[in-house]
Amino acid sequence: MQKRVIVPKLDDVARVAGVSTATVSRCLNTPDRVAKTTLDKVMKTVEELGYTPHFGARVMAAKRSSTIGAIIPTMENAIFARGLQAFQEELHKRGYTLLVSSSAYQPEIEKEQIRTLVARGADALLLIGYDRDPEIYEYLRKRNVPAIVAWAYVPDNDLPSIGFDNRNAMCRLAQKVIELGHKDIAVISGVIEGNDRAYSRLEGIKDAVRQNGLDVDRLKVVETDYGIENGERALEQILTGSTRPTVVMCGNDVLAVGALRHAQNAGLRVPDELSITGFDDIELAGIVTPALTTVHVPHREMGSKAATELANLVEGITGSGSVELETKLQLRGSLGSPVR
Amino acid sequence: MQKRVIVPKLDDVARVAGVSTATVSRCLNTPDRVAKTTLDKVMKTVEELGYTPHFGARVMAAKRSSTIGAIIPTMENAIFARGLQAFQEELHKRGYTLLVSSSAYQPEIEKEQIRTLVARGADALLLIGYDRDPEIYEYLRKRNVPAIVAWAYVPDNDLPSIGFDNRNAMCRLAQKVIELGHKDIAVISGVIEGNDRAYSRLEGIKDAVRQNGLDVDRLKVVETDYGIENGERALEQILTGSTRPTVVMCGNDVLAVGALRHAQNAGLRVPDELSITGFDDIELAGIVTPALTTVHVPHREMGSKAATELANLVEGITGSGSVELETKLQLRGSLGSPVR
DNA sequence: TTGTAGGCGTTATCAG
DNA sequence: CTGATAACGCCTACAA
Repeated sequence: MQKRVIVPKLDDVARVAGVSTATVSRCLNTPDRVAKTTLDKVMKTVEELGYTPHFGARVMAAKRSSTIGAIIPTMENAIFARGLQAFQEELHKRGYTLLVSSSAYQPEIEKEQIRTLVARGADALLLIGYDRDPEIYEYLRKRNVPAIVAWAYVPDNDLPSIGFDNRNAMCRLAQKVIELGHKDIAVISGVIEGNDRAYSRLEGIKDAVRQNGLDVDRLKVVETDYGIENGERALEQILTGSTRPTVVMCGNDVLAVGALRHAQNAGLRVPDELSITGFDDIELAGIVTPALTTVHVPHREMGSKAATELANLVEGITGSGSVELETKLQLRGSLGSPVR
Repeated sequence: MQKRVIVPKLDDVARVAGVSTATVSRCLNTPDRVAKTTLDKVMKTVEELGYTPHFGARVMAAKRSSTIGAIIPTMENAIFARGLQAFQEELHKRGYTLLVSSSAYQPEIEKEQIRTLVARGADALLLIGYDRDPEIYEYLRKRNVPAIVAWAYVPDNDLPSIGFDNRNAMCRLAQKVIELGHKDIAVISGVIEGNDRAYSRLEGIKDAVRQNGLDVDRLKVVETDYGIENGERALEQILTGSTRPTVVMCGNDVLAVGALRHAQNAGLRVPDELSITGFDDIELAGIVTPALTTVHVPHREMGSKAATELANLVEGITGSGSVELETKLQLRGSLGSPVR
């Protein structure tokens, strides 16, 4: 005996409630335009039957999905978690559902994910950073899919951006580092290819170095994928060099934590023998010992502003355009003056 | 002048390639059943036109979406990140897309998310833990949506589960703690209502306490939401009590890190004056100083096994049923013998 | 305020 | 191997 599965549909609700399918549809989508008594009756049978509208059908008929997609480089560490949470909360308030997927920092995968999300009917997209194949921007324009860029502020980009000036923020931190007396600076940077945040942050450091009359060529830069272990390895590599730096500036907190761990395993006192800085101010930064000096980024604010902006774009409300958010130096124990 | 957006559809591809829509569809879905020359021709125009199939339409016609949904309690901390990443990688291999949403540990939201994912045509669902409104299980059965439970092992549940025995694992850890000589044990537990993992872990501690002839009633238990700050506050509360425990066992690593932080801020030496244990062995556990003694959970294995099982269920391959995975005590610096 | 009916883009069945 | 054509479940003018 086969047990057939019966999923109630609009017709069923209509029949049971004794109205037309159009009315049921209206009850669900534009309750205002339905007589209160009808509405009650219909909603009750919807409840009774456990009816849920079929998403695919709805998208096809309505040509919008009330869905917004986000492609983030990774879910593995906390860099994007906070912002995304706020993003999702705000979207929920506006009646949108969030679809998240991760690209593992690989441009090809990102491209694929974008297509997938668009195919699924995403009404708009949230992207991280702006450095990507121009083809993608063209694709989005052609399909008329609104999108914005977060985690970076680029006023003159194809897309509006909501974020902060990575270069300037890192420059200010480097400035501070130099003020403290550091001259031998090493950098552990994220992979720059395809990652504008990593690039800008490195440039920010160079800016500060130049402004202070130091030699950019003396900067030791190691480029590596994000990850605690990569941070460890990178510092290990740096320490094998002939002159030991007095400070290591890292492209983000995850790398910095790795560097910190390696320094401690190598028996270096932080910050006396080696100072370490990060970027992002994720929760981790305040937890390690010594706590990490880093750049604080307003994750939640960024997330919710992005959500508002995207929802507005979808609904045809004129967006407020790009928004630059403030970052703040977060000075903590991992940065000190060099001890000679 | 209005710029009309033209999204190529199957018809367009068919027309340009000079074949029927059916053939184009076949090229995309079952390339084997198409003459190679036709296939090449079609794929080329697909490429040229930048055609992407419309997901909603596809779902409606095919009655399956090759999509699997996962509802996790939170994205904010790393507890689920690893496992989910593995889950997604395995699904990808099998040709499925993952849809993630988070319930913020709220049963009502979880219920809503489940309905949403089902409405979107998810072919199957991954749920965390088994303690939820039975109505949900009935709903899934009615709609014939395969689902499994992860992060817990419960052989006799409605759904197959892939996970570990939280109770036994925590019991073993508590056993170890007691062996080291601890008698005054405090517990910082996650909120138990609606969270079977939290419940089982607490019970596991009680088991060990009883087995060793200690008094369960002497156990100080504080229940709190997950979160580092909550862990801090919980320990603060515990320390105001008349007798200070020699060890605090926490429901997970996040709480434990919070407790650790508070202990350090309060000037307590860990583990000499106070030992601390966690659960999950997230990356964070190995990073704090001292490193956290905790229970190692095979996140990635759990994720990929869950993916395999779910994909099998969707494809009608007989599932291998519930799978119990092994956990392992991860002894590190935060646990020591009580110093009197 | 409510009902009727056409169409949204694909897949799958069934002939050819 | 390929081509018509009927669903799929819902929304939305248009009409009443």
